[in-house]
Amino acid sequence: MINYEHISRSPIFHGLNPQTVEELLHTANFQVKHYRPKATIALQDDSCNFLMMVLEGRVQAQMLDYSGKQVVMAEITPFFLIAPAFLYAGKNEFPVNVVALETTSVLFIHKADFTALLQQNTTVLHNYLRIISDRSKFLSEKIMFLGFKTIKGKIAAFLLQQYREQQNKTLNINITQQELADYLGVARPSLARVLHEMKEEGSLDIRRKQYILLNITLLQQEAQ
Amino acid sequence: MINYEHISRSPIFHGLNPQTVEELLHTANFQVKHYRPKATIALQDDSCNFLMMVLEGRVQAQMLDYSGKQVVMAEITPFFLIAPAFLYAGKNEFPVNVVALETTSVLFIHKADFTALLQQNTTVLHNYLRIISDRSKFLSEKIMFLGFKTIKGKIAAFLLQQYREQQNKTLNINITQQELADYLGVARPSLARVLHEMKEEGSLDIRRKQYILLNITLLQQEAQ
DNA sequence: ATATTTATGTAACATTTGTTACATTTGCAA
DNA sequence: TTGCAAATGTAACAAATGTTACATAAATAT
Repeated sequence: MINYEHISRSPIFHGLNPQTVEELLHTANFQVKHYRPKATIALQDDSCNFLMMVLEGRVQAQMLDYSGKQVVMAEITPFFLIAPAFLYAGKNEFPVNVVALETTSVLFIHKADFTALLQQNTTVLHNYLRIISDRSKFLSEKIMFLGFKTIKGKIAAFLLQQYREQQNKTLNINITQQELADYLGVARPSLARVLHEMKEEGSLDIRRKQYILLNITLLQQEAQ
Repeated sequence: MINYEHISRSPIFHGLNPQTVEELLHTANFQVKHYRPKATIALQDDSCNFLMMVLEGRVQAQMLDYSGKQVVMAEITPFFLIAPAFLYAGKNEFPVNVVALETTSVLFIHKADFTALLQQNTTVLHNYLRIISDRSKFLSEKIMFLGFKTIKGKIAAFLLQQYREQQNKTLNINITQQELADYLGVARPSLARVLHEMKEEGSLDIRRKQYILLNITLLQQEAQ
């Protein structure tokens, strides 16, 4: 049984009440399938013809990279879409495999039905466009960080972005150093070393997961 | 005067004949503006409320990065869209400035009108979704390359991607070493050095802009 | 054909970063 | 509290890359 209260909190249905979501889904002709842990949900081309939303459990979108290695693209939790930007991409050369990590249920809407839904409901259209546009923006930003030659530059750019968003010189960064190192594409001890250097030069102070920006001008020079 | 023959060759109108494009544009309530070289076409928030297509000339989309520096995001030539993924992004914190490089004319469609157009015409909807989805895919791939720790890994991954696309062990890469170095985020002499190493180890041969893959298995090992 | 610019090859050296290893601290659960 | 696991700090060393500089080759213009 589908709980439309819950589904209506999905980003794709943001701004719609549960009844509307129920109506929309029924005209769109959806399916719900259930999977055991480790089961394959979609293999290669299937995945590109359906909009898929996780309803329960947790799934991984995996991709074969150029060397033939499986890499995890994303882990998706309930009410988020699985690889939304793949649905309408021109060439789907990448085999995207989707597997369940836990006992999972997934909502499927066929591409043609979903297209009709987008044309029928402006809110869903806006939501979907926002989701894939934001993803694009996120990727662009990540490329900016990775583009910096030095670790110090990456850190400075990252902190200045957070500063811009949080509007506060005391930043709460709720990720571990390891995760930050992975995001910036560097080794964890290297990150720690550079953070220490930046403390010494007085551009910032760190207390646990709080990063306190002490010299914005200096950070801006370093993020070049 | 607008040449609908030309406009209909734009990716956003792919698959439509010139008459249909003319009709669609007129119901969508567009504007065309003309600019001299170096003129500002859109500043900050303006740019996020209009779909913009270059009709003549050449424009640059510039962005203020976190350190306050102007960076060129893209150069757009006739019939391509300007920053299409910004139109529907959730937060437009980035000030995107658009400037004319030459004598330029630009087509503007207001966001609300364009949304209506998307709902009215399935082809345009598919085209627009494909454009921003492909961009997402391009960015994801770039992040894969940047994610490799070593230059050799980046080169191997890049060449294997080209191999996958061209289906031929003799690849024609029509960019200079400098451009490839920039794309992979490394210094040009470093790239040349590693290319030389890869020639020596026998994984590839290079004649001008032709890259001949000699040992795919070895390349796949290196792209890990 | 010659000159001029652009692209590429290559070397020496400095710098940065990764690797490995271990100590220390913190958070959390028994 | 105590103990354990996770996160963080730190050091020595190796490896990779960037920087600078210049030589050579190719492409292009005159």
